[in-house]
Amino acid sequence: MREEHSNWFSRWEDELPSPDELMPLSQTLITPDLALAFDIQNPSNSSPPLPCPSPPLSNPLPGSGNGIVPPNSADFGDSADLGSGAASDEPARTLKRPRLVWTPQLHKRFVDAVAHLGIKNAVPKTIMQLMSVDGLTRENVASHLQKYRLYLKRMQGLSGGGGGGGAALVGSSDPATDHLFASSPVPPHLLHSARTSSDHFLPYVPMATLQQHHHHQQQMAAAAAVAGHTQLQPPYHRQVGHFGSPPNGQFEHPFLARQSQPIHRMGTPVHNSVPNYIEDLESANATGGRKVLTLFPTGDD
DNA sequence: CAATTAATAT
DNA sequence: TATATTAATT
Repeated sequence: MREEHSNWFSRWEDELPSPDELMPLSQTLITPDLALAFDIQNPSNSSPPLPCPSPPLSNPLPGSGNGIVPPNSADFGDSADLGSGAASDEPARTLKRPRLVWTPQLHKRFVDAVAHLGIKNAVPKTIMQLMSVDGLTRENVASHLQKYRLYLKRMQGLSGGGGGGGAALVGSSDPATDHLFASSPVPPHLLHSARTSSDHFLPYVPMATLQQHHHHQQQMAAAAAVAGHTQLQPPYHRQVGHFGSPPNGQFEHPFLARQSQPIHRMGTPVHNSVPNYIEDLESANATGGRKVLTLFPTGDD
């Protein structure tokens, strides 16, 4: 049992993927014209974000060894038709994004964002913005949030206050959902109801009124990566050589996520040191042929 | 319009 | 199965 509950917040940043964990791959998966269509540019961006809440979080990113790397220089000169022919045809419209795979890392990010926002501000749009993960849509977050809330409810009912590890308890847990959710500690604040008035000090200043604007570009970035196919299984790549993830004998195709963030700075302009997030596309599983978009290396905590 | 939720679809 | 999508409601 761990008791790190007392100050999980001092660790949360530590647990963020370090730069060396991420793979700075840059690969052009998209055809030039397609890229232009989506306004996809080279990842020269720095790392935006994740505004830190009030507590002075230091940022000891252990990024010492940066070893891995690079970019495969090998460009596959477009293996040509990436698709059954459609890639460079129609606009981003009607393109279907692959299903998002919620890896433990990605979920961690999600939980951290929710935790730092507080129950009151943890709504899909805000969470999505805080996560700053390219390719993530509000709907992705909303869908996941719905499930996550159900998970929390179940836990509140069964956990007698110990809340130690926050692991899944036997009984009425759905093995399916619990497995993912259990991989990341549940911050105490998320448990139990939210206070309407005096909440504990969870001093995150709400960002100024959010404006709604159309965003299509970012979604398209991911979509573009898989450039419209409906039934083909384009050769994508999975990077990581981590253990735990069985090496797929499949072809892979790394794609660097773009982190453009159209949103303005939020209330607290603290230092930012969030590493870039990588988008990883993974080929369909043998179970069908579904295309899946994975943002993040699949490793577990 | 955004959020929430239940139901449904893939 | 896990996630997406839809519809009804706030």
